[in-house]
Amino acid sequence: MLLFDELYVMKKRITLKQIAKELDVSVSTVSKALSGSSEISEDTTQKIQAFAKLYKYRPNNIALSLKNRKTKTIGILIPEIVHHFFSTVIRGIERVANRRGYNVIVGLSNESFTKEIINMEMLANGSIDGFILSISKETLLKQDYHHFHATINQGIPIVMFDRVVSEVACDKVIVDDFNGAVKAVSKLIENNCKNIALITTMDYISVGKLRTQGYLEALEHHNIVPDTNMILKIDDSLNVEYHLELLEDEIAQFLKNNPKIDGVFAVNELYAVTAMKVAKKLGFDVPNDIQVIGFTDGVLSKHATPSLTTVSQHGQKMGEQAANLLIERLEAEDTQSEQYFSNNNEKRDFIKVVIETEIIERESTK
Amino acid sequence: MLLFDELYVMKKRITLKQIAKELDVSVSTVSKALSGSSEISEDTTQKIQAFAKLYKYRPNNIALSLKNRKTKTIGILIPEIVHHFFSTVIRGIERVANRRGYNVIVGLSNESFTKEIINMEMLANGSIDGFILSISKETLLKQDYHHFHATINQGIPIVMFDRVVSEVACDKVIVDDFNGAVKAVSKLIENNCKNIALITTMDYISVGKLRTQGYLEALEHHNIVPDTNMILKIDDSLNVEYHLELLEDEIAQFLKNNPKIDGVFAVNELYAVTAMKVAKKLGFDVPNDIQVIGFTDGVLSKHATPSLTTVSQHGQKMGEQAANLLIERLEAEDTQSEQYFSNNNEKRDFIKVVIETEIIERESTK
DNA sequence: ATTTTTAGCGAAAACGTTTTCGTGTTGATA
DNA sequence: TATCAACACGAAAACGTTTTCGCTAAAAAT
Repeated sequence: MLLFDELYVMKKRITLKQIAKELDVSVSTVSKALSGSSEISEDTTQKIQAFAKLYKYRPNNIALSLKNRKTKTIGILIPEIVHHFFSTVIRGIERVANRRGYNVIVGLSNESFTKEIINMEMLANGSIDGFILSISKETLLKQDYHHFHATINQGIPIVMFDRVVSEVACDKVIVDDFNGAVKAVSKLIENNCKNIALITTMDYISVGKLRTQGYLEALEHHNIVPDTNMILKIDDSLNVEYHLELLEDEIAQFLKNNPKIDGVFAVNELYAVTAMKVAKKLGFDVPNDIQVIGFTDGVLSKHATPSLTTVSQHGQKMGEQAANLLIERLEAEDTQSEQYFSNNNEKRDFIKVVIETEIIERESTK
Repeated sequence: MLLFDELYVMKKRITLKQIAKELDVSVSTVSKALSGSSEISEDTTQKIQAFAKLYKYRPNNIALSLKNRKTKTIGILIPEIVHHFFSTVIRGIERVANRRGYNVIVGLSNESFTKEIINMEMLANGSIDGFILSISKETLLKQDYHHFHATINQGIPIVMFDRVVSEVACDKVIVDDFNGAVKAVSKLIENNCKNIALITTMDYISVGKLRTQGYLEALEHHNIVPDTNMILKIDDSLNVEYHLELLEDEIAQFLKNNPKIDGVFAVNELYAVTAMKVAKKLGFDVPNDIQVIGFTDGVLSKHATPSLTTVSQHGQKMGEQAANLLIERLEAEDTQSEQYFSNNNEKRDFIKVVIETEIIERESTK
């Protein structure tokens, strides 16, 4: 009998109960001694702490979560992780979360409405204290936000970033898409571009829309009348990552149809880099014949030849801000329920943090 | 009094106890009814299930975790998330984890030994059932693996991927670095390259070492004597992502010193793409003067001009395999403790899954 | 008519904590 | 000597589950 145990002893984590039993005191005494309560005598405290240290006691997180009714973990819900921007955001979230004693648990919606819901429900069952998320494309298309309302109504706060929506009452962190686009296009104009094209997405993606508006605004501000022929809307429902040729063909056709183009503003770096590639194939020189600016500062921009001038989104900073917003709200709730009748027990209003964009000048502009 | 509650009623998740109270039965009855136990009468079962559905009852995950002493969540610990390879691995892990009812919680070591340890301890306190990890550079350098042994000894299984180490008793998923390199270099040789250079990292990174060995093997196999001058070892302790010029200078110098080079094999895509860029600046044509093959099939390879021929690592597949290995071990433990004296109660041996590499041919080779 | 079975339910323990509220002992005070 | 703090500790509840074991009453069997 007990052969198995004799064969290989693995030391499971020790609990308060075991310490108590071993030292012949009560569980409460152990707990208090370990937290340094003055209730317990110097002697026993010493003894218990030494024992706990020896056996590397660490309180069980799950038990603490159950007791405190808070898990100290943040749920991140994003459409896609193999994406430079989103991973920088996660890095930012993880940084401040860890610093403030939180863990992060990530779910991927894969741009799907149902996966977004399933993931939310999976995590909202007590696993997390709050969400940081960016809305999936399908959800934006359907405009169905009931799951967000539902979790907020259950007392689980949400912070949205980048792809946000005004219908949901929560904190938001966005990049100044509009002004970023204005800056980029203005720069092209100042660099003497006369015919500036826009390569963008379909309108239901809020950020794409805003960047388009910024493009138009910049043109108008410089008294240039926009030409709809100079705007190329890519339908990215066909997953463009795997059909690169389609994208290239579309852009090639676009450039051929508009031979006067001498400047391109693209709403993401893939479109921008592809535009450069196509332009070169068509015999144009970048930046001398055509100047290009993209949005989102990722690896592609940095390592393309010529390297791409971009509007940087500061993903990491967005993540950090989002995490700070969420944690502040979570910890405000704590103190609130205690000082029930203090005068600062109303919740802070929902705020929208705007991260300024920055133009990173590289070789694709003059 | 209770002004706050009247102002805005938020519906906290309902518990078994509340249902029990409301329907005037015991908690046990509710629990059994919801799980469809035959102990409970048809009537009460109906009533309870209807009520639970109406109030959207969902069992509290934390309570379940405490009771079952398993969390159904996997801890992922990687050096860096803003990295195409690692994010594809995460995607793979998340895919199968979700399908099998698990969540993933991620920690970033940032290539630091201490952050790796802190993260492990933070999660090993009951938050997760097992780890999937890739070892940080600093840990590999120090060769200090006590924290891995410690957590395994606590009964928390580990699956390592990509950056693994033989000293630790756990399942491993690696790419066939050696043969991948052999294939790549052989391809260059078959493409008539006579002087093939290697751009690699310092030796303490296991994968770099293996790829270097593969390079040497391929040469020898074709009766070519390796020339140490043709091997460039990059010291990436200087974080090369932020000092791109340093890397370029080093490679430029290298190419100038070895003007006969007509083929380059690089152990990652950054080195490969940079080599192409530098070669072009020095007036070489890729692939006509110099052919280039990289390791790791990421965005850079796909979108570089010319696009880069690479050895694909299949990160997603690695993640999927790793998750399957871990979950199988976790669930084997379950049944094992029950059938204590069955004849299959010994643990499965630790296995090392090797993911085959694949050469993706693009424009940088002929 | 008495015993046995069975259906239907509840009490309680357990998971690992923290915290509130006793309670017994000691030494000092009245 | 009787009363009272102060001190040092333990018992128990609570967080939300599941599960084992009892228990009661009715139905079935003897």
